[in-house]
Amino acid sequence: MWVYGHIILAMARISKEIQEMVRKRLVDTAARHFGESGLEGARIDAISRAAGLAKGTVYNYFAGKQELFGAVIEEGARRAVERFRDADPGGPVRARLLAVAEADVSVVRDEEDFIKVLVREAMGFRPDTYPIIAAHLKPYLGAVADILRDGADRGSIRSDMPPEQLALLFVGTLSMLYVQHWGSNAAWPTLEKVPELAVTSFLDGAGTRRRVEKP
Amino acid sequence: MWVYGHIILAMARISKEIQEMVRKRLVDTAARHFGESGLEGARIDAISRAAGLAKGTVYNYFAGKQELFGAVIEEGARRAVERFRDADPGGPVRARLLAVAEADVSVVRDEEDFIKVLVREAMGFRPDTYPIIAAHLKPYLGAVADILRDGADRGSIRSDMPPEQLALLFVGTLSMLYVQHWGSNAAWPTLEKVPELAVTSFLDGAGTRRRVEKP
Amino acid sequence: MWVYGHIILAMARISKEIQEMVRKRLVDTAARHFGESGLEGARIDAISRAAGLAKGTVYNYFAGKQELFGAVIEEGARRAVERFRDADPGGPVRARLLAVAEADVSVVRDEEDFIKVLVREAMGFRPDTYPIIAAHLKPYLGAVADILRDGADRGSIRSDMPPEQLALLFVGTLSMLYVQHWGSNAAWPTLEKVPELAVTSFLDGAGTRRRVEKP
Amino acid sequence: MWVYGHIILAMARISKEIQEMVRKRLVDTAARHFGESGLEGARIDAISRAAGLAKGTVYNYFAGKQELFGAVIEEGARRAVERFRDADPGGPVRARLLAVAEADVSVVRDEEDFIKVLVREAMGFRPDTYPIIAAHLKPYLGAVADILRDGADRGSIRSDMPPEQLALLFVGTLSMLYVQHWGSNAAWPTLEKVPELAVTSFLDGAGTRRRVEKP
DNA sequence: AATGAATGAGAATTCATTCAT
DNA sequence: AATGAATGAATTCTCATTCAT
Repeated sequence: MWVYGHIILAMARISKEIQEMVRKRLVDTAARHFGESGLEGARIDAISRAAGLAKGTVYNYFAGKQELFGAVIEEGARRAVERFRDADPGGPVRARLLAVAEADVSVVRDEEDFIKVLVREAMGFRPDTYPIIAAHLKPYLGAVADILRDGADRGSIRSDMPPEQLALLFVGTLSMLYVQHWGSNAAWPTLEKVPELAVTSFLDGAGTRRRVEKP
Repeated sequence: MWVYGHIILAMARISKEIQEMVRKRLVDTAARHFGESGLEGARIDAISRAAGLAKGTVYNYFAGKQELFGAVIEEGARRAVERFRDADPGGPVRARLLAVAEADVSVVRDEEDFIKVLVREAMGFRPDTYPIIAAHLKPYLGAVADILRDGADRGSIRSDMPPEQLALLFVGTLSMLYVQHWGSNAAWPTLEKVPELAVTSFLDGAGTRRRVEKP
Repeated sequence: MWVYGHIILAMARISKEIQEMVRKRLVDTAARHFGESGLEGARIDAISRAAGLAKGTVYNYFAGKQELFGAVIEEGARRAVERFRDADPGGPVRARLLAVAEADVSVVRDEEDFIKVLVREAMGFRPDTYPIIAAHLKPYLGAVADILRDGADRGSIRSDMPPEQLALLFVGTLSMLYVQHWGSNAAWPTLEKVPELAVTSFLDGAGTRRRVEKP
Repeated sequence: MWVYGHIILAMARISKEIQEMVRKRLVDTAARHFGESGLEGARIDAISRAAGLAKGTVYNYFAGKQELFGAVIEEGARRAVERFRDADPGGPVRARLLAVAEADVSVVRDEEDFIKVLVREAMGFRPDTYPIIAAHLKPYLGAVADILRDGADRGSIRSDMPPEQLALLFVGTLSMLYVQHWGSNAAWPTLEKVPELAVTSFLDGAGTRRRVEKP
């Protein structure tokens, strides 16, 4: 009886692991399809087949298309946040932002499908999905804001704007560069150049410091 | 015979004018619907009803949904480009960019639906629509690039990047701000602040010139 | 007053003539379209345009598509019957049938569109159109039956079948040959060969007279 | 594992059988509808309902209306050819043709819907469907031509025409009789009389052999 | 838990017909 | 009498979702 229970528990665990694997495979496959075709364009049937499953199986894991899409968003945000890396919490802001941008670009490289979905959805500002993304990216934005607040405290970042808004500008600049990368078929900017470009644009701007001379 | 021809001509002219009005009404209504729901989400039936017409009438003016959408893109780009205003071709770059941004924001105010469609589509980087938008915005980007080239020649704009790429950054910054405006339900940034914010971000960045001091 | 009435009468006559011309043009054009595309396939719009008229004008002449189609059937039957020619009412049946067949083929040559509509509709045995065609072809069939009755009386045509049924066989054979002509893209039989072929098949059959030898 | 595989295999086989049944039911129902209303007249919705299925199910079996129609044509030709029966390959041509005609009429009796579709389509000489039917009926025509060639060799069939063309005449005569049968609401000829009528008309013609006497 | 055939609401599109000008 | 824009019923086809096996 005791041993028997043991076996059942083990089976349950294995079963749970398999379930987790299947779920992951579904989310990964869905990310690829949503990334390429968008929410409406992607086909549940195509996703399930590509995941090596039958159509109906999707509905054993997700309540519907929307939920699967939501899972992709969530997973994408999780992976992006997970990779977030603040170089040297005590160091110069520029270096820390560069580390953040480089980590972010590395996510784009490894999980392009997920990030495409994320960016597209974020830039699509739909009343129903935008808040979801915003919620998931909140910790990410918060961490960037922390860096910028730190910089403002230390005088290297303009302090006439809340760090939260500056963080939105920085993340927005990154996203905008991804859009131009994908939209130009990787012609410009290349992913390689994105981190430097983002940080320079954000910190230095395109002007040549005349403004500083004035006061 | 002459009188008769006169009447016919008059009739034809009126008819053509009415036709043009109906077409305009359709495109305007479609812009609203596409702007709110996207290409797939919008319903031909809803658009036609909202325009006070029967479903079939849409097809007397456009070959299909795609064509109607294309007409909206085209019209949106036309209106945006039309309003483009370069303050003082000989003046400082900052003022000229501000004039451009203010004109652009005024378009967003008056033609929000159109610009929403434009920005959403541009930010959606679809292989089939992106080039269309890019084509329509080319003159716009070219004009901005001209301003920036001028600034680079006069030393107020960094010259280590082609003005075309800088123009992409400027227009991208503007778009990104619109996205955050719409996404936050106008919480931040407000449209009023967008021009100043765009120009400052683009020209000056968020850093405080330490970089300049160092070397 | 008297003169005035004269003019009005003349105008009315002219107007009626113009009307008749327009109607004829419509029926001719419709025949071409129905002959090529069938009843459902043909488009009122295409027909009206091809006739140099606006869509709505068709409805000033015919109550609808069906009626226009009916008019084509009627006109086709009229032209076919009109051309009917019985060579020599007193002569041999073979010659008379040949004359009928040659006249019929001449109609096919000159009015191919009409005859295509007629044959297609006749071979389509639709409960709603078949009787119409049958009614219109009745005089034609009657005339052929007369020839055959004559032949039966004179012993050159088998008399164990009513001449009306034999007439149906003859006309059916002709139609069948037209179908094979059109279906084979005029490969076989050519229109030139049809009359001889129809008469020979109908009168002599493909056998070699063994049957006659027996009794 | 073996037992498991067994179950799976059994399930698959049953599923395939059911699928085949459903497909057959669809094709049969479609034949009835196409036979009565033609390709354009028939409604996918009506067909699916009549087959006891939902609209969408049709599209799980056929890519569209055209394909369903094609399947009907194909199946009809298959059934007609399948029943083809050559009485006594060494016997008299008349008996052999009679056997062919009787077998053909038996198909019309049992599969009237299919044959109606086939005949209507064949007699409609549409550029797009005629070749398909011709292709499917080729073996049929070839077998008839063989009988006639044999007859020509043995002197009982006129040899001044290729047996292939004679076969077209024979099959055309049969079709023509079907058309008149259907067109007259079975008044004349009755199906019962068709075989004898077809063979007599084809072999002997309606004349009384005077022609033979002359020379 | 997996399957995939069946479902049917929903969407785009067509086109005969109407009718104000 | 001619016009052709407007109409909307009708039709095909799609695809997310269900559910019996």
